[in-house]
Amino acid sequence: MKKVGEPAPKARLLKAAAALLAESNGEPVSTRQITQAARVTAPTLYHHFGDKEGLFDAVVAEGFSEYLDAERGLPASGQPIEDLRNHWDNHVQFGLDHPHLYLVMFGNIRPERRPSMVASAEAFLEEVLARAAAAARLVVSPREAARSMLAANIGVTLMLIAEPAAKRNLELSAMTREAVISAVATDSEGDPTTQTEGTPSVVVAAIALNAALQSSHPDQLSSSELKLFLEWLQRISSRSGS
Amino acid sequence: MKKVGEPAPKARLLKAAAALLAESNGEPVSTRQITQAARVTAPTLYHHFGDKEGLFDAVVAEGFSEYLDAERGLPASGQPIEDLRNHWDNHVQFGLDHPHLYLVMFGNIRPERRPSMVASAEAFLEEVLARAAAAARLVVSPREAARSMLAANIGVTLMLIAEPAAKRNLELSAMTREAVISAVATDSEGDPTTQTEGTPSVVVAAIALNAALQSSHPDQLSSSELKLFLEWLQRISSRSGS
DNA sequence: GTAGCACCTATAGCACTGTTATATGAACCA
DNA sequence: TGGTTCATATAACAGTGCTATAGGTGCTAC
Repeated sequence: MKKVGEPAPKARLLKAAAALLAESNGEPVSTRQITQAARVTAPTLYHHFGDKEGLFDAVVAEGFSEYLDAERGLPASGQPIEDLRNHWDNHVQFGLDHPHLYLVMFGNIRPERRPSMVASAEAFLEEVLARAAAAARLVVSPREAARSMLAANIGVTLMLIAEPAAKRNLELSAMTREAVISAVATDSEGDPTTQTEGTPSVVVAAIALNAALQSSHPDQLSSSELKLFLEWLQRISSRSGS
Repeated sequence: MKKVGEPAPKARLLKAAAALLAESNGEPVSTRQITQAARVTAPTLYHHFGDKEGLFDAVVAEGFSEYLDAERGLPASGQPIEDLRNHWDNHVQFGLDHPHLYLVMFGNIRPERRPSMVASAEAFLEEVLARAAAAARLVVSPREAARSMLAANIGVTLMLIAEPAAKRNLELSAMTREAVISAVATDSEGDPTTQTEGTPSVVVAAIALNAALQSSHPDQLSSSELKLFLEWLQRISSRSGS
């Protein structure tokens, strides 16, 4: 058996590579840095992983199984649509938690490296969608739905990763999520909003808004503000300018 | 002046780099390959571009302006929603035409390298969406709509690039496109498009009015009144719930 | 002219990268 | 004991991005 007090060189290499890859902000990490951090010399790296890329693939595979475990860990709530939301959010969260890993997994697409990774994410999402289909909630095939959802999910996550953490607006995620889900599945409640024939004129828009405000008062304005607002709206609506 | 029979070394470097980058399937391209192909020695590369990355940035910038030119070249049909479809498709097509360039432009995100690129694509899309808003077709602000659309557009394009050209299913693009568009805009052709979570048409009308007011300022309100009015309008336009 | 001056390019080399041929040590089985 | 196999180390290779230095080139000023 091996010593238990210290992990084997192979594990140390994996750990060191993952750590350096996560710290070093996207810039390349050299094999020498890795082997040095793992207190190992070059040949052991090539003995175990064959290649620098082999080592990195192993790191990615590890992170990916972590991702899949997290996905599988999400409980099936019995409400398929709600499950879809959870999986979407979990995907985004994983990307934000491991940005560099995520970029390699989903952003750095070399056409032949990808399948084993993304394909299985796609397959898993397809399972979830199959349950939705079984509940008669899907309007397209689970396969198509999975591809579309995953594509949008990746796009959103990449965009969120790219912008500074402080300025991140998760509303983008929620909004796009609902967009894709509602196109792929039927939500129980339909809301047909009849909209007046859209014309670009200020007056028409003002009239439409005025009419809309009669039935539903927004809570973003206080009552006194709303009163003045409506008065101005009335004035704008009164005469044609544009 | 310079000889006209042959392009200057700087141009030759750009061309050689672009060509090699496009051929060599995503694998790294060395400066020596580039300088040799351009029949130039190393220092001229560093004189003109300072850096290998500087050269690659120049290549990307060139491709990017080509992309933006193509986007700008699309005519405004007068039907804003149809324009959105065209821009989406044009984006995807550009990605499929220049896959390696596209991966660098939108996939290979180094948080600080990105803004100048994606941000301007986002800004342009926002312009198009502003026109849709002016036609009272948007249910969210042009900015939010642009981000969501672009994110989904990128995700779809990356996914299409990643899979073998033969098996590419463009239905994925069309499907996701319609999903995002229908979540962001209302189709006026009497289509019972369901909006998410019962967004009241107040928001639609407010956004439309806001957009209309950008181009024509009514004389019924004083400038100070208008300022406050627009502020309130902005508040109404931003959705409250999730 | 020719001296000066920017600009552009080339020679030769550095430090570093990924990688490997070879050799050494350790563990197991005979 | 000796042999076989696995795991690690020494030392070096070719190739990489990059640059200190120097040599042209064309231009303007005198």
